[in-house]
Amino acid sequence: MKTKDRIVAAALQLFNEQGEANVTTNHIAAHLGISPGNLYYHFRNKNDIIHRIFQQYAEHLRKSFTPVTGPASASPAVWFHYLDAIFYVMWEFRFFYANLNDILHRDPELHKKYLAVQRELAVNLQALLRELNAQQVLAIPDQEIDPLTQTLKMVVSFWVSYQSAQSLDPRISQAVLYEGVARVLLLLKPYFHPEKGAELAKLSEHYQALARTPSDPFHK
Amino acid sequence: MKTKDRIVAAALQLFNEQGEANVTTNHIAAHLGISPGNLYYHFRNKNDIIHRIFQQYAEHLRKSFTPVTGPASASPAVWFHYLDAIFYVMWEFRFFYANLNDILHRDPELHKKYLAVQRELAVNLQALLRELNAQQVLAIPDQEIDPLTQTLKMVVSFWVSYQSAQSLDPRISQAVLYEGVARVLLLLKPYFHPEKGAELAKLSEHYQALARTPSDPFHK
Amino acid sequence: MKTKDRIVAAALQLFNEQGEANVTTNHIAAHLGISPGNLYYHFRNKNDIIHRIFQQYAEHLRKSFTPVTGPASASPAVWFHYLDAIFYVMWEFRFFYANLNDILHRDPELHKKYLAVQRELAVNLQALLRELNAQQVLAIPDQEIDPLTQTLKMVVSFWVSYQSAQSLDPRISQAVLYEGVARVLLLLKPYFHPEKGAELAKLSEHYQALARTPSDPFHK
Amino acid sequence: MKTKDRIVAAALQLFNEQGEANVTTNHIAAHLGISPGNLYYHFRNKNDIIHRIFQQYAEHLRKSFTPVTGPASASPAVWFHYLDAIFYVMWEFRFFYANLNDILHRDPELHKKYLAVQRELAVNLQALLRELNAQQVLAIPDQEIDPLTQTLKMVVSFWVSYQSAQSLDPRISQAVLYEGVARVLLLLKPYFHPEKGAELAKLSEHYQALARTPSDPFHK
DNA sequence: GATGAATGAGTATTCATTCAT
DNA sequence: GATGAATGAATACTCATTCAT
Repeated sequence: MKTKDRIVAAALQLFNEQGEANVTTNHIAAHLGISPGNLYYHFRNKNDIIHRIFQQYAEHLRKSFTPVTGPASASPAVWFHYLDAIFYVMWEFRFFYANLNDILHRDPELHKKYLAVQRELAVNLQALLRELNAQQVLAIPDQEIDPLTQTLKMVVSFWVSYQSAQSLDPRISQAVLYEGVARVLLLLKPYFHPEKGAELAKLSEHYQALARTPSDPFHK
Repeated sequence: MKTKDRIVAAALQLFNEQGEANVTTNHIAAHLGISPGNLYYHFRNKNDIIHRIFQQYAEHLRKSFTPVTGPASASPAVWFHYLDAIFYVMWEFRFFYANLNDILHRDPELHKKYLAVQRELAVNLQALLRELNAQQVLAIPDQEIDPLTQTLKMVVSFWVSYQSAQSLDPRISQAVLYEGVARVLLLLKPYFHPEKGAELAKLSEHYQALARTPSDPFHK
Repeated sequence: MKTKDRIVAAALQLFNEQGEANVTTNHIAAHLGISPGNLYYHFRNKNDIIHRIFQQYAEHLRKSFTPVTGPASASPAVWFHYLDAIFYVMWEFRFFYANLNDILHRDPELHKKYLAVQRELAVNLQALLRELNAQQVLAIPDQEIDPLTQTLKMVVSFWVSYQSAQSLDPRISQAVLYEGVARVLLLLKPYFHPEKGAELAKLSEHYQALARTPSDPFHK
Repeated sequence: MKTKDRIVAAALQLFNEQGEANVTTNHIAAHLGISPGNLYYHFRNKNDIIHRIFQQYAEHLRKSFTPVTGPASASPAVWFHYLDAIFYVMWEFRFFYANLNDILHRDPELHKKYLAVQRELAVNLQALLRELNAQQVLAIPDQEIDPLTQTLKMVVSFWVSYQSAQSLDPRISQAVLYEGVARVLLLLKPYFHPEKGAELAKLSEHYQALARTPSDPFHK
């Protein structure tokens, strides 16, 4: 693993554990046993590191939320895929969600990338919902697709912040994020096709069980 | 106006305009034309000032969301009252919403007060929704009252952050917050009694109109 | 009791309890329930207060160490008088002994007064020792009177500091100061007339007993 | 000379010249022509610098007062060694002696180290005195060894403070410290073996001469 | 690729003292 | 006599970033 990648990985880890504001570039360097100068050889900036992390984040979003089309999209496996992806992104980049505005407003270039990714994501989500409508899994009135997409994005975007504000401990657990996944499912519940009720119940059960797990297992 | 109050007012204004993290105690003092020492004569801390602002915030919440009981709660005036209160609190303390976690996790004492206020608010909101159920204005199934309360709180709590993240300009307009009020109404829409449809439409119209207003008028 | 005197008394108490450097003029005023302005109405300075305390200190020294002359000086009561006076002055003005150099070098005027008092004290002590020589209580060779005086003064002057440095707790107990009194007696021991041995033993016993007392009684 | 060492040396010099309390970290940095940030790159704290100085102090004490055993301890050279060491430590770390209690009570960790060093020193001094007894240089009754050790330590510890209080100028001269060395010798005088009188006189003469020297030579 | 010493602007806070009322 | 609001200079410490080697 190259130094450049090790820096990104260490920064991500420390940001997630301690909050981006509390992690200095010197901390990252010390954590890796390299010199601060070396860190600045690979990255022009602290923000530059965050850009690289954001890139990973964006790639995950793109890969994970490319709409599956055709009958395959009706299978339960697809639901697990999307919901696990939501969890993964919330957990892996929780520092980003926890400090979204600080990070974005400090760096307009990153902010623009973020907005582009969000737009793209919205398009994908809408396509996805329409596909699920077509596959008779969901039944969302057309004019509600847009606001629902927005609500979903908003809940996912601020679930980490919301939960962090609920506890004196700034760190969040995986359990709390699975709760967020279950909440997303709840938002979709009114639109599930009647005969998909059992399927929904099973999914819901699955994530609620994970939300009850005290340890931090990762769904595979 | 006493110096102590002028400090609180100036701090609130500057925090809202520039973000709490970017406003130093010296900035506040300079903005008022007083010495830093004088500021520290009236407040022990920067946090002490924030505590005072939070107190104002909490008082507004308490006063504004004390549930109205009896037939009066069915009048449209009550809706205007509550929705305007939501707007007021989001606008007047937007710096707080925009930096919620930073502020809370830096000051555990404040965090405890915040959690207490939130609990109290949840109780009041639930009582309010039940009363509106009783008055046949809403028809929320009992087991949905709690999750709905949570969702409402979450949307209000992070609307400012959410909207801030959507724009390159960190400052948010009143219009955007009226949009948030309209969104709250939207969350309640499914539960409105059928014959209250017209009333709802009127309310919705009102706030959507405000959300379209480019200048910053304030509903009275 | 006049405000002026109350200020001096409060300052002395707080200085002794918490150390002069840790007691601000505002502390003193708050402790008395008066305004800082009022304190400065009565005293030009924090140093001015210390001057007043020093004056009390100097008066005690003068009164207590005026040499008793004639056969009376041979009585044990005289010894108790002098040794109790040493204890009193160490206890009552322990903040002064604990911060001697800080206080003196910050205020040359006070320093001059201090040096004058010390010179006067040295003269008195020497006269006293000579009288005790004359009364056949002590037998100090003439050329040793001066160095002995100096040693006595030095031990008394820095006993408080010395003991404070021996303990992690900056506060000193009365017991520890009685130990200092016993130490003074020890310095004189070699010069006691052989037949005064019993008397010396009794004195020594007395102060060593007090040094063992855990509570803080005051000898009268 | 490395920057780290230069900082320690400059701090020691400025502390000795102006008193520890009057020397800020910025003063030290400015005096060396380096940035305050650089100083904090090498030391976490002002206290951290003092810890480093204390370490040097402790090392000197340990090295210099390791008891010499055997007949060698009877030679005059040994006396010069010990008395010069006393002088050196009083001179080189005079700021420490001048502000002992301020420095110790502000930093409990340092205070503990200090007490440990003092205990070790007491043990060494007692061993040394016993060896000199064995070598027939001194004749100290066994039960007087402990109090004598204490007195020696106390005189050395507070000689700097004592002398500083005697003069309006807070700075102390080397001459005055040589006087302190002579005083130490005086305390031992009663216990010198009769036939060592000439030797003692020579030693005493030596340090008294240095105490009379206005310039600041250093015995080698 | 990597080191690590160096920069310097920035920030919250303290406290003896003043003065209009 | 007394109030209490106001002053302002001073201080320890941080951290993203640079650059000679």
